[in-house]
Amino acid sequence: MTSNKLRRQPLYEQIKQLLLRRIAEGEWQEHAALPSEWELAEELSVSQGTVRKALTELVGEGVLYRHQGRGTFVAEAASDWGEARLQTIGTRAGRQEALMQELLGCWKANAPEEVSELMGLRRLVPMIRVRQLWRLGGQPVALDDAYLPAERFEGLEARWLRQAGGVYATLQRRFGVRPKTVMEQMRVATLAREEAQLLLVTTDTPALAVTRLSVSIEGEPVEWRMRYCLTQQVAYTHLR
Amino acid sequence: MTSNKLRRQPLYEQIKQLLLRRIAEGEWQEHAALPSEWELAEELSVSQGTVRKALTELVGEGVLYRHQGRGTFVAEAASDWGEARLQTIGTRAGRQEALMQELLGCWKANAPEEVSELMGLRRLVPMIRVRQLWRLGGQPVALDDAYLPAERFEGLEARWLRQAGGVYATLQRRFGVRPKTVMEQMRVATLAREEAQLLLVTTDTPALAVTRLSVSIEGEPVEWRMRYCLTQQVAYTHLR
DNA sequence: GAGTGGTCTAGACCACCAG
DNA sequence: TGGTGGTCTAGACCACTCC
Repeated sequence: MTSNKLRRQPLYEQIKQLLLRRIAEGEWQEHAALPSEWELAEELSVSQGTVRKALTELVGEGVLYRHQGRGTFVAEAASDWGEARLQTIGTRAGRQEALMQELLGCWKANAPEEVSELMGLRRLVPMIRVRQLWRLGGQPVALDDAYLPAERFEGLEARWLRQAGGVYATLQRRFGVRPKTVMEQMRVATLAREEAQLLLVTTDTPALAVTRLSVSIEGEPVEWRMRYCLTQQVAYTHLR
Repeated sequence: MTSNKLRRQPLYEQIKQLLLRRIAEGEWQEHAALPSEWELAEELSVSQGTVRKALTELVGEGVLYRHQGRGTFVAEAASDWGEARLQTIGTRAGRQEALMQELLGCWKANAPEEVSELMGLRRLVPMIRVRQLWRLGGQPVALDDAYLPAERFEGLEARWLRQAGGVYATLQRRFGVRPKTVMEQMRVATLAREEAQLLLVTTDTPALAVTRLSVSIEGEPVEWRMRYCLTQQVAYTHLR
């Protein structure tokens, strides 16, 4: 693991990248155990402490998890809700009723200018647009509209999204990318006619509009998403 | 720093607690430099690596910050907005217009039952209630209603809040407590007459209701807060 | 050049888990 | 009992900052 003499990145950073690549290539499935710290250290010709630092950071980023005495394991792919939940108002650990996902469509599109700009991409760059509807107990509660750079995620299609069960799971399993939210904006919004129809409410029903910008661990823009939530029965909840 | 033989906590954890205590007691002011890692190690009779681990965690918790080649410094007290901002919609790093703070009141009160329960306190435990109004360019944009356990924060009064410029800054400077948000719920709400009057809007104006539960680094309940935001011009923004 | 944090190594021992 | 992660040490060298 001595790599090039002119290395700019620390060793543990190179190890992180290497492990991310090998996970993305399917070398270890979700919940599979990685080799022990000592085995990895020997394989990569670095000290156990350096492997440890790399693993610790990947645990912090949600890619791995550890159990003392058992080993280090690959974490599940993130859901499209990340650390957020839809939870009954006023409860802290309230059980999550089953949130059903319905893929409305996935097609090539141009993103609105302000979206490209926010993602640091040039104007009119080709994008993939994904729309999803979320139901709680049969009733629509949320509507998603996501844009992803088409060149970076070439081949992404509806079938993959359905198989993996969401955008983030697809990005992780097919492209080895684990999205990290860097900005989330919340405001009250009124719905356009189309959105209102999909959510089965009238256009004068105020909704919670969540705008989210996500990047990869390496920092490249991954997704911009607009989500409308109906919060009469549930609240958009962040847990940490 | 050998401490008791029957130690349950790792050394670096004890060092964290010790440093937190000394910061709370005012040994180092905000932006003041701590002794170097080696000096601390010698003073506490531990290795530099152990001090380093403690410092690294405190940096991660926002208590300290480091500059390579310069030193380790005490971070500023958190604002009542934590990692949140009120920002123009659609901007990522948009400059923050001056948000003016107005303390409406600070008095002893009983918290609603569900608040005590959520904080893990017994019913009807005495609390301190703090109300604040936030203005942007003179216009009211947010209204806060916070509850804190009175026994834990005895002596907290309006004068302190005004001096420190907020609840969180007061907790840190007077009590050495740095609140950490563990739950945040967002929903659309209608305002009661009193809230609407304070925010200078009619009761049929939908507002963004943010409910936040905060604990100390040690995990004790610190604050429950309800915040109403008017999001016509700005969005409630999280940056990470 | 002196002092700081940042990286990396090698080795020791402990706490926890599984067979 | 053997293997895993968790803690702690001691020492080396590098990168950055300031004088």
